[in-house]
Amino acid sequence: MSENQIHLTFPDGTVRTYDKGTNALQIAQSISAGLARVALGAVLNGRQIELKRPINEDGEIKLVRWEDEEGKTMFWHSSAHLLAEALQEIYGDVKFGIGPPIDNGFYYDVDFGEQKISEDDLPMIEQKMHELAKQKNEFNWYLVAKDKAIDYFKKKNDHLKLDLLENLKDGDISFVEQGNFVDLCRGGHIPDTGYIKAIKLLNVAGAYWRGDEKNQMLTRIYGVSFPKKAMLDEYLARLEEAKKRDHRKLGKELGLFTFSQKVGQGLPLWLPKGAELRERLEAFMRNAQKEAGYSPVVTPHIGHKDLYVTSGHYEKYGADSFQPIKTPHEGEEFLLKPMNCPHHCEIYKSSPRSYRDLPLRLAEFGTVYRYEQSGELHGLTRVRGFTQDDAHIFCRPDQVKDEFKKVIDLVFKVFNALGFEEYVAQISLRDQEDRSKYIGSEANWDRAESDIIEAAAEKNLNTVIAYNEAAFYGPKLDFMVNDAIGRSWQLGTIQVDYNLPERFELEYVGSDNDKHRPVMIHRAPFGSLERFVAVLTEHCAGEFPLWLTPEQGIILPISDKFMHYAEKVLHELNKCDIRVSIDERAEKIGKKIRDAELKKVPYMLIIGEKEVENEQVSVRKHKHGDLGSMSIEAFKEVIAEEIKV
RNA sequence: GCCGAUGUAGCUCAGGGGUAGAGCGCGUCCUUGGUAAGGACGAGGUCAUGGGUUCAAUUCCCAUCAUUGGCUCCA
Repeated sequence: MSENQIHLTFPDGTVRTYDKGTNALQIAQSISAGLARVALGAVLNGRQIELKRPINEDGEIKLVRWEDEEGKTMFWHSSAHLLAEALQEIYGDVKFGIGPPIDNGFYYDVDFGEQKISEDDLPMIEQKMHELAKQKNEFNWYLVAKDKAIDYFKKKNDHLKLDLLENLKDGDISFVEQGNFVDLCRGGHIPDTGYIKAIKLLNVAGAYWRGDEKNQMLTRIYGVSFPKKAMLDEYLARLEEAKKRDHRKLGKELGLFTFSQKVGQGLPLWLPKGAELRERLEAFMRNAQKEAGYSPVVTPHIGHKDLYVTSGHYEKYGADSFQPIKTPHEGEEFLLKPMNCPHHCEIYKSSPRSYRDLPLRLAEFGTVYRYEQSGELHGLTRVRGFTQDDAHIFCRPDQVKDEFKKVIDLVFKVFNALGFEEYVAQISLRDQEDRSKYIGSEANWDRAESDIIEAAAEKNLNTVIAYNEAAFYGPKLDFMVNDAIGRSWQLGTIQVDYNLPERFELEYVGSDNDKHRPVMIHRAPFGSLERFVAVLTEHCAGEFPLWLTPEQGIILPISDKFMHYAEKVLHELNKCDIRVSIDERAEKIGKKIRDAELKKVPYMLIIGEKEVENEQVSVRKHKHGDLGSMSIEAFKEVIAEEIKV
């Protein structure tokens, strides 16, 4: 073994030996010309590097192409540099923050000083990027001493990069240069700008420097880029498709819900069809909860301020909430309830509890009101008044894990019934550095956190751990599901709480005849009905499962001569709880079918002379077409069969 | 809350300093039709609200409200 050689392990396990200073491009060429042609960069010991960066160490290496996750990352990261270069060319003296790749594209945070940027400016910037891309400028990575780097950005008067530099370790700093643009950058770039063939700048947004609202707000430009024009077209087409699934659009089209400026922002109004659907979801959950040993309770929409002082919510959220309402004479203060748990604690306290009573599971579809920031409101997914399928489980400490697992089962029951296959189970734990922001003892937190982790592991959940995401009173397990345009929303949630029982001084008498403190588990499998319906709508693109959908079928008489029989069919089906209506309009059958298809009605029952004669209905299924004629009884069975699943 | 955009008929949107238009929907009539759009006629708008500029504002400017893309937040 020579000191001038390096040993590199490839993903398939083979080890190859090269001279020190060999670069990834040469390595790719040594494997195949094809690989060298498509390689965008390499990953060496977990670090992304350029093809031409000399390699001087042993380790694991992977050559990456566009098809690889890292390939896209490097491509988009490089595109961000290109964006910055274009901005510098156009606007001159602007300061650059950070420009990372994201899931679908990249952004750059920029301080434009006095200049204002709006979406109208994007095409011009895109144009400039294309120009610069055509120059095929190489991305050159090189090292600079830290003090030299500081000098460089001082000269440019770039406070953002200086701020970044301050937080970097001493020693050499890496720079990347392409064309006339030099940036502070760790690296991982594609060979040159010429690879970037298709660019679309998507939007302009404000973003706080370093994500802290105390800092200056920078202008963030989002974009996406591709090595081929066709890929961009495909991506944009997918975005258009996704927009069609947007629950705000579908909710309007299907008559599920609406908002009124007069009622107030973030306060949804459920229309008859939406309300019906929601009631069916509630019934589903009531049933499941009954089976799982929950007891229903009902509590009012407001509660005395003292209740929330006791719970700690007032201290934590009081100033940023809807303000208390006062009784006219006594001046007593009440809050719109932001949570159901304090009320449930009082129900727990309404009677002495024995260890034999535990676990006590109190369930309520509780409507709560929270003052969400106006900029955060979004359709039904983020609102100011919403109903949780809430329940609180009061149990002994040794029952926590078991109860937790039962709730996980309940969540899966929901997800299975509604076809949510893709979710992320996020375990939210404390901030590892700052523990001052949490209520409750260290020992309780430790125990709660380990209970969750163990329960999740025993249920084989695919989990991610998120530090600093816990509620202020306890750790939690959230089930996150994506919406149509890829945003992640929390649906089901399970939270351990060792804190409220203490604040409310909840007790039970143990088998030892001593008093003990119960543990609380907050849980909501749907989360909020509003958000759940929103995400469900997007998930199934408005084509709800038959058991849930407001309109299961529509009867389409070919002419009004058959209206009498249509009504007979209607009554026959309604009698069996099959939700159908009649399209009584004087339209041709093709028109009625088209409209029913557009309304996504699952079954169309066409009735004409033949059907009347044979006492049948001609069945047409949404998106499938004609299923042929059958008796009313047979159709009922079709429905029954589909609902069973 | 902060940065950007938007607000015209029930819906989707066009227009533009001289008080408005399309398609769909809706209503009436004709048509009574067989698996994704039959025809005619008609009703519908203080152009989000409040100020300002102007002889004149729906159009330009400012503010407010709402919606929207992000950021921050999210019991």
